[in-house]
Amino acid sequence: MATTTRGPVRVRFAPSPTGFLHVGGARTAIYNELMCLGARRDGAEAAHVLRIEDTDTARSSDAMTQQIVDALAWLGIEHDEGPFLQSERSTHHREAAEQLLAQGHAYHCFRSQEEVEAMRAEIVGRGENYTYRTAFERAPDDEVARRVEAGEPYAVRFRMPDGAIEFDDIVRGAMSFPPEALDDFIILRSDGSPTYHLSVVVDDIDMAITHVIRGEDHLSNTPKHIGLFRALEADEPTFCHLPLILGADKKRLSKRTGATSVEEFRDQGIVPQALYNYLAFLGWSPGDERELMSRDELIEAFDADRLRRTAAVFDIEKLRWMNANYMSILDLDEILRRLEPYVAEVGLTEHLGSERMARAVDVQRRRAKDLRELAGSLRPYFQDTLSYDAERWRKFIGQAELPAALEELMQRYAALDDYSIESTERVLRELATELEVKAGFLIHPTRVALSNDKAGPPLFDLVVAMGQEEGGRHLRNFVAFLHAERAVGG
RNA sequence: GCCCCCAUCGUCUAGUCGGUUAGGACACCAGCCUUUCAAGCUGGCGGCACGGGUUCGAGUCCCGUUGGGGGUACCA
Repeated sequence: MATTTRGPVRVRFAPSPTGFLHVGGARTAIYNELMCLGARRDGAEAAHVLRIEDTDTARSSDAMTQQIVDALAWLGIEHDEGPFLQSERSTHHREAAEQLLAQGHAYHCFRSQEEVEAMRAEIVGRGENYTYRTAFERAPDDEVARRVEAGEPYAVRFRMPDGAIEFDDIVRGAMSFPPEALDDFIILRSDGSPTYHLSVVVDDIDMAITHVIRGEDHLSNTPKHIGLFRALEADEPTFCHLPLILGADKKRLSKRTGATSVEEFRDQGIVPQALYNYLAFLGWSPGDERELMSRDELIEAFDADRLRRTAAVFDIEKLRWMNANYMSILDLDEILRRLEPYVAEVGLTEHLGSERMARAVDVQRRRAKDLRELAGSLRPYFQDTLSYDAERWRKFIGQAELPAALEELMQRYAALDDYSIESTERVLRELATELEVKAGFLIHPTRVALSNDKAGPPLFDLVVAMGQEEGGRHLRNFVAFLHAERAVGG
C-alpha cells in the first residue's frame, strides 16, 4: 500500500559495529539500496546514507567501521553519504534530551536500576502488567529541582503519550500498540550518555530520513520512536520492518547453525554477485519466475510492495547453486582475480597470470560451487609428476595393448601443429579406428594419465588446457608406469 | 506473564478481485545425453498447520487453537 517512490527518498543503513557484517544486516542494506535506487529509477531524488550505531562500542569502532565499509563494498552495495558515526553526535543527542525535558516531554528519574527492577519483578510476579509509568509516582517539580541541585544522579525518561500508537508499515500494514504496551523509557543514562532510541530518532530527523528499513526486531521499538518523532515535532518516516533470517533450526540465524557473516561467505569462496542475488531473494521476488538476477536487474524490478512478511530460512545449498551459476557466467578475468587467495592456499601462486592457469580455470569454473573448490580442482594442471596408484588403475595395467597405443597417441599429439580441442579429439579417434578399438579405450587411460583421476571435464578440454608439452610428459610417465607394473605383475 | 508479528512442498517462493489440475526454484529420485564426473534436458516425489465460521464456492475473508519468531534494559 505504502509505496512511496514519488517524493525525494532518503534511506539509511544503520548497523552497529560488531566486528563483522551479519547477512541479515547485509540484506537490510540491500533493500535500503534497492529502495533508494528504485526511487531514482522512477525519477525521484534519492539518497542512501550509511550510519554506524556505535553508541555502545566506541572503543574499537574505527576498525569495526572499516570492516563494515569493506564488507559492503565487497558486496557491491553503495551509499551516497557517510559513514557517519553516531558516537560523534552525542552532544547533539543530549541537546535534544534537554529540549524534551524543558518542554515536559521527558522527566528526571532518580530511581536506581535495582529499585525499578525489583518493583517490576513484584508486579509481574502478581501476574499484573507492568509499566514504569503506572508503577511509580512522579516526583513533584520542586522536589526534582532540589534533588538535581543536590547533585543526585538521575536518568532522563521520555514521557510516552497516553493513547495507542498507530502507524502504517510497508510490509506489516496497519500497526497498533495499546497504551499498556508503551512505557516511559530512558533517553539519557545517569552518566549523561544518550541511549539508542534517542540517538536513532534524532539522527533520522537530522538526516531527513524518509524510509526506515530495518529488521523486525525493531518493530516493538517503533512506537517509542514515533513518540519521540512527535515530541520533537518532526515528520515521522515511513517504516518498513523486514522479517528475520532464520537458521536451519528455524531459530534466529546464529553461529550455531553455520556461517552468519558476509566475511565468512566471502572466505568460503562465495562470489559477491551470488550473495547479493541470494539475499535479495530472501524475502522478495519479482513476481515472475526469474531467480538469477543481477544488481541492475533487481534495481529495475524492485518494488517494496512485494516484500514478504514471513521469516525465511537461510539455505546454504541454494546459495551455492547460485554461486556456481555466477562463477560460470562472470568475466574470466574477474574469476581469476577473485581466485587469487584460494590459488595461494593450494600453492599455485607462481602460476597466476599464466596462460595455462586461465585455460584451466575456464575449464573448471563450471564444475565447482565455490572458489575454494575451484582452486582445488586446479592442482592436476600444474603437477610435474603424478604418482599413479597401481591398485586403483589395475584395469589399465591388465590391458596388454594399452602402452603401445598410448605411446603412439603421445607421438601424434607431440607432432600436432594446431593443438586444439578439435585436433586432439580427431587424432585420438583416428587412432582408435586404426587400432580397431573403441575411443573409450584410449580416452579413459589418457584422462588418468593427465589427471590421475577417472572423473573430470571433457577429456579434450583437459588435454588442451594442460598444454601440449605438459600433457605429453604425463602421457610418457603413465606409459612408463604401465610398463613397470606389467613387469612386476609378470 | 504482558505486547507485537508470522504460518503454501524439507527449504526459498508464485498466489494479492474468493472459482488454479495450487505454478516455479534448491535439494532428492529416475531416465536421456555423454569418453568419465558434473552441467544440461525430461519426468517423478512432495505443500495450503488444525478447528470453526462467512459464501453457491476459501490457500485466499473472519474467529479460535496450535506452532514459530520478536519485544518487554540506564544493549543496539
